[in-house]
Amino acid sequence: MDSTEAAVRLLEAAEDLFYAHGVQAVGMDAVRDRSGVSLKRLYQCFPAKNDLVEAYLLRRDERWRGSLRDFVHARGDDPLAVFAWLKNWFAEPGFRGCAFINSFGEFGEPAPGIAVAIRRHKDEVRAYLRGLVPGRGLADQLFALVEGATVLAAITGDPGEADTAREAAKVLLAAQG
Amino acid sequence: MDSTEAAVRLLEAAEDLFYAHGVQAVGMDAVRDRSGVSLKRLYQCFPAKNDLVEAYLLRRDERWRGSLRDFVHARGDDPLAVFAWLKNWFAEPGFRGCAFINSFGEFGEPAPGIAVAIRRHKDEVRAYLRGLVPGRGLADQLFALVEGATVLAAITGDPGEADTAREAAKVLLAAQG
DNA sequence: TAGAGTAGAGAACGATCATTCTCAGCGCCA
DNA sequence: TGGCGCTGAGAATGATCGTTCTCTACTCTA
Repeated sequence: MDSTEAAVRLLEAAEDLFYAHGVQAVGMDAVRDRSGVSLKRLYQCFPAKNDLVEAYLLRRDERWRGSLRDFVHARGDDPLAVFAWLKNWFAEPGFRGCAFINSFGEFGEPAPGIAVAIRRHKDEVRAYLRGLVPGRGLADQLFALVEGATVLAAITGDPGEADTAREAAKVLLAAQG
Repeated sequence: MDSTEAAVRLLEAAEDLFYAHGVQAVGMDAVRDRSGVSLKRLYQCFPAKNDLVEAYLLRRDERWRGSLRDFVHARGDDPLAVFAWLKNWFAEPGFRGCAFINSFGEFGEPAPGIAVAIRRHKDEVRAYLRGLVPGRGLADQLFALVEGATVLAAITGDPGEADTAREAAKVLLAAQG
């Protein structure tokens, strides 16, 4: 197993564990056990846990936005498709809210790299929505609905929060359109 | 100092510290130092840290909802006043988002009492909004906006997220009214 | 005033965990 | 073949922290 494959395995294990249990609740030993990569090599790839956390967030950001983008694009870039995608996500087994919001809650004073990763993710999602609808104001309103639905779905466990947000989005789009 | 006063001091210290730094980042020693209550008495009042966390959340829930309710009530129970209150909150020094959302992110598998406190807070806020506007659907839509604005204001540090949500709420209210 | 009970200060204990170290094995090149 | 360097396994280290324990001082009561 070369260093590249080790890094991939580590990131996959880290994403599974960190997302499911929270970053602080997962020890490096657990990452080693799940990935099958020795501690020594783990620390060669990621000199400290924070580096692994940062890489986990960056990777998740790309996968998450990529999945949303592809889904919505396949539906003609209809803004309402965003909420259909959300509902699918909320209904996935193991759904536990937004990894970035959760990490924000977890770290009162996050390491600089982690704080940047969190903010950047939100900035990129906002930018994506701004490209999807005319008007910054409208995009920002939809963004608030997306974030609110995600938080509520995580806490209540009800994927139907996506439908509520979708109805609101429909009204906002009609008013603006 | 009797036991009642000790409990109050402990709860005040716990709220300051837990909200500012996160629950896990704050040790019992820090609570003792800030409250001036000895460890022995701390453990008499709250047999375990989880009990203190639970009490902190319950207390914060009541204060938070009380403050919102009073503010909105003083403005004729205008639903839009909710967003004015939010903006004030977001602009407070030390604002760091919703304590319940943060706690949810912090604990992958929260102790039962803590999970209940988080869910109950959201249920009560939802019920409050349902009393403020006609139609469950509309109230739930506003709720999503409230939560989304709170999360985004915390991460971006921009109290203006409240204005964005307010504009959306205005459109939704007009459409329904 | 003697003694019982309680309080506070802070040390001690035990667990967890990030990080580093040890050691035995194995490939690789002279 | 022989030693050099790298590897994985897992023990060791050092720090943090929830919780409990010790000890001394003080406050009541008889």
